[in-house]
Amino acid sequence: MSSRKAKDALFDAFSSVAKVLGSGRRAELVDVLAQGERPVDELAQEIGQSVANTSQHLQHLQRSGLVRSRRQGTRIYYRLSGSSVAELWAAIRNVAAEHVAELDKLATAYLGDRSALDTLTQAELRERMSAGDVVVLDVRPEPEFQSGHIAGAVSVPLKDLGARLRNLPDDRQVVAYCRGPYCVFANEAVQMLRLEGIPATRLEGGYPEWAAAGLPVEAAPRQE
Amino acid sequence: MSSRKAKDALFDAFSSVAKVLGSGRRAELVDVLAQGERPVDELAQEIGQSVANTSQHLQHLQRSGLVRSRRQGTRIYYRLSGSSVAELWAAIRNVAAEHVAELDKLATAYLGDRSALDTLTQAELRERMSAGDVVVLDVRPEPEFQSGHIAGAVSVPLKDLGARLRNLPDDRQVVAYCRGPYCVFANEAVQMLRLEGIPATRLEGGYPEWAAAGLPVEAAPRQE
DNA sequence: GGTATAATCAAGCAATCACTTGACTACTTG
DNA sequence: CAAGTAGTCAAGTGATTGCTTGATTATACC
Repeated sequence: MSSRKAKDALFDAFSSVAKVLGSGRRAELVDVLAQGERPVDELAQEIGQSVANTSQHLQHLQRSGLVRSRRQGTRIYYRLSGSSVAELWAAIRNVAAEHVAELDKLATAYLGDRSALDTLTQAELRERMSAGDVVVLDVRPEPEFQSGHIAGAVSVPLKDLGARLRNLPDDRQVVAYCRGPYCVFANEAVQMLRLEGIPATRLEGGYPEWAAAGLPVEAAPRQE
Repeated sequence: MSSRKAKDALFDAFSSVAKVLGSGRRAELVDVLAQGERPVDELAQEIGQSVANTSQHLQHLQRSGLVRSRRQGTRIYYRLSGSSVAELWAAIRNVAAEHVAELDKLATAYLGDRSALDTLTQAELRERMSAGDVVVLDVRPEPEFQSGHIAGAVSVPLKDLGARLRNLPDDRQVVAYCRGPYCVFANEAVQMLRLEGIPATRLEGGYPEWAAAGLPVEAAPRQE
């Protein structure tokens, strides 16, 4: 009665979900896919891996149920299968931030010294936006902006920021945001802006956190 | 600037948290530890593994930051390092329930047909308890009851239930609970009680979910 | 129909993992 | 200090994993 075999099989099924996120590259994929759906070759470039390897990782994620795909012409677009996946990814980062010893060091090595960079909370940003005295920059790659962004934000991918510095309004403070708490783009944008003498801060968290909180978002209509 | 190496290292650190839960046996350990701290030999028995293997799994969990240990005499007690770990475990079960194809089949194979078994929500149980017309049975192993249980519940480990059937009050309905939504104990208890003609149901979820919701709990004082 | 592009598949290699067995260490009790 | 109990350590084995390379499939465009 209530065999150990059935119990083991059930818990193996649970752990298969964890196992698939037990690869840094697949975790990066989930982090990018939390911004919206993307085709394989773009995902490969984002995570700096070969297309073949990225494809296999994506199929692994799909077999485990975390992502789904759809074909459009020659491209295959992958997306997270639901919001619970993004919540799981957040729970993982949360545990790591609290209990993984060297995480702070690694985050600083990648993101720079975050204690020097003051951030705006979601509530603070909403207030400033309705007061109309900030300009909000979405510094993620453009496809991510297309599939969803903070309502009222302007798309200035980090790569283009240098070229577009002159066009920024200089009467309002700049707030940059990107993929989430461990995304570099916003940090580098703020640093670049400040070097130019433009007052800038970053939003705490990123687009997925904003959307999950039910705050106003908008998206370009998806072309079918 | 913003090297791929540093990024990979950061995401590898995140995925190390997921990786450690990517073993069914470690997942079982976390599920048991969510009930409270336990010594190694008891944990080994709960998950049906050798002490040596269990010890290695626990150390793996500890190196990854998910659990901590303390020595008391000859025994070493392990516990979860914080509530975020229990939340992560819940997030994993959540994703699996929503997106893993064969999960329902596996859960039914282990737990029995859950559609036949109506459950009480936390709110319903609270109401019934304050009305005083239910008796609440904690059917987990006794050490788990000791380290924390629903306020007002009675400890009747599943193993002892058969012997203690006669002593149950027959004027009130019985509600059983155990470790969580995928724990068999409560289901088997309900089944056994009904065969004896005693009206019984199980609580939706288990002790950790009750405690996480901030509902009233009590515990035997821990002997140091 | 032929060519180009996007993605998958298949084979292979080094590295890691889960579990076993048997020896060893740490603490308690007599 | 000897004996007993709880837990860890170390070595070994078969299985799985992450990534590479080169070939193959599916769709779009000329």
